[in-house]
Amino acid sequence: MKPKVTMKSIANELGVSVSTVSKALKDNPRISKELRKKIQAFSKLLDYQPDARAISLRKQSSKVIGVVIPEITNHFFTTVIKGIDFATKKRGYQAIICLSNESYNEEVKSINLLTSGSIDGLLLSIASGTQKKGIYEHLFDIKNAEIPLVLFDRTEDFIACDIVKADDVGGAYNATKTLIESGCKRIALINFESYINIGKERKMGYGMALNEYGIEEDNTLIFEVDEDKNLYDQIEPVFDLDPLPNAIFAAKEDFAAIAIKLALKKGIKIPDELAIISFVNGLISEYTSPSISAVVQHGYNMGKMAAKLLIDRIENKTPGSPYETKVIATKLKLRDSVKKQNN
Amino acid sequence: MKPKVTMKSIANELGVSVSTVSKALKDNPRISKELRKKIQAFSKLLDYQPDARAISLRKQSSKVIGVVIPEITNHFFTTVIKGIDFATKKRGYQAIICLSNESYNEEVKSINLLTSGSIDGLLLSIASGTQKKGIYEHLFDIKNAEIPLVLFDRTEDFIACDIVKADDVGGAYNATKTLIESGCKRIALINFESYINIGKERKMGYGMALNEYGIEEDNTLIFEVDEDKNLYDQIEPVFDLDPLPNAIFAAKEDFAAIAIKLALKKGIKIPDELAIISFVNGLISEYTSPSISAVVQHGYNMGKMAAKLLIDRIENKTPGSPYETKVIATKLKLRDSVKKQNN
DNA sequence: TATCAACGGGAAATCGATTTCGCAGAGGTG
DNA sequence: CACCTCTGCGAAATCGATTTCCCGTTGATA
Repeated sequence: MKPKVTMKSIANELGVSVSTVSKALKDNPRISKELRKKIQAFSKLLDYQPDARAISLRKQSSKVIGVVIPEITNHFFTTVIKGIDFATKKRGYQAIICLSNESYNEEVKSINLLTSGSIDGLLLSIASGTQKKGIYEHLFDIKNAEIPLVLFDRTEDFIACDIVKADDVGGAYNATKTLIESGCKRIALINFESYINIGKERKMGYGMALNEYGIEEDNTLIFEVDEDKNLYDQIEPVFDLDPLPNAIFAAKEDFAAIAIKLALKKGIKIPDELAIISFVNGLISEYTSPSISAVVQHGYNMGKMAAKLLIDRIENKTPGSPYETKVIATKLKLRDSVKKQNN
Repeated sequence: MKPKVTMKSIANELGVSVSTVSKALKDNPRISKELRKKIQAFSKLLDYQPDARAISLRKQSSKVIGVVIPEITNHFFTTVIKGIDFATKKRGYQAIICLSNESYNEEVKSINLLTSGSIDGLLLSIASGTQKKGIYEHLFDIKNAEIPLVLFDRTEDFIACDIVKADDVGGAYNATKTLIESGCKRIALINFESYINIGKERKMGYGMALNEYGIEEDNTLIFEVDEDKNLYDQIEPVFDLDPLPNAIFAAKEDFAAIAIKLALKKGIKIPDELAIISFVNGLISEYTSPSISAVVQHGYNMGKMAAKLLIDRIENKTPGSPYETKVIATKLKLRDSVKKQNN
């Protein structure tokens, strides 16, 4: 083990005190110019790197924010991370990411790791396991510890903090409306399980559009799939409906891509016999044949916004200001899986 | 600001010393059973959370490993992360992830953040910006600081550390061989730019297979694309070749998917007129039409292996053992973009 | 009764920085 | 000459834990 370069070792070798080294490295004018230069040069020579733990311990601030993500292989979340990373660095902070893997236990562990000293604030998207359990004590604990917290995408309104979410209701509403206006009335919904907040909201938007056009909601057209089980098996029943739906609104890209594969196999023509619009979280929709019309979520913007809100809180720009809920607009990207509107 | 619960505050309220609290919380028998119970109960009541910085500072160990990833929106890397996360937690460690965004500067910053005290070891995949610059001082510095380091996927052999990589040469060799044996002789290669190590190796495997079958390498068939520029524009020229190639080997999934879109638009039949095999990093290949035959890389296994090697080093299982290079096997997943072999 | 071990707990050093305060000596002023 | 003010640096407390060493009791033993 090589001896570490610390202020102490520098001080000893130069025959000065630690406090002098500290001040010199910060260019404090209370140290004479020559000594400052000398200490700085010597430190550079030894490639001195200050110990972040010590500084953070002393200053009670680390300029690091923690991010907890439910599922890292989900492309949407990775775009959010990039947005967070960008906004964070712009403000002179660094982001470190931990996973919850959709598990309540891992979420708790990741939060504990991060909040036990190393971060100034926390960005969190709630694991499905947590939403299923409905236990949120660990989040209230964060608030109790007075660590700034911002929730994004997978959020719960009753937690007192800033929130950033996609316009799930609006996106679903637009998608469904577009399907209706392209001439489809019998629209199947392939959705997440009902305990997931974004599933609830997308279903709500779907219902709103149906309502507006006087179409009755039909529960036999609504399919909730468990992502831990085989998706093909769970989506196949859509095609057993009689009569077949003439459109599908999918809450997630994979659901739509699988529906397309199944439809193609059955010789169903898309979009003529079956139109499809999906909420999109990945890169698939562009490359399927036909390509999938999709509700785009702007994860990057969501990440930027979440980081901005968090850092504002950390730096307490507006002390005591009420918590905000920001809604990131979605955009409907029309591709080949929907008939061109007849107007 | 609420006063923090620390050992000191607990000690004060209970009228004992800090060292007693510390020992009691670790169930040290030098403290009487009753007092231990009392202190433990009181600490639980106050929801005492030890400060990780202080512990890490004192013990010079944090049970945390750092991971630096070049591009978080790349699905392959996210599967590696999941493998790392899994193996790490199994051994009682936690992983924190930072991004380099393919940039040399950000790579340096992320490494500095992580190595300035908070981690016991580092897992790194080199940013393309770094490979382009060819500067590796910051990696040698890690070795100098005696922080265990393991490189994965984007690696450089001359850095003295354990290395985990995919069998890029073998995967490319197999893919090319498969194309040849399905009857294709004129095989285009759509590759990364040449300074990226995985690009070099995939090209090498491609060349080996051609060689073995006595096919001469033809540089007009080799296309290197810059991922920062428009991919469609750079891949389009493949179809200007005269005569057209009868197969494409793509080093990355997106390249293949775009080639398919272009081919379909030009009315080229896949796989009969043009066969395609791709190295795969995402979920696209399964959902295109036709689906893409692909070299699967097992990122999850790569992550598990990298984490294992790193933690072995940290815990110094085999002191002074020579550095290893582990190669993770690839698998060729045949789908519809290649003709069934005629045997 | 003197000695000693075991027991139970505390004081203090330590990890690596920051920051406040204090102090010695130089120089200026009346 | 007495007093004051800078200037330039160091001592020490602090952040929150861990860990070594030390000390006062108690009860057992010779």
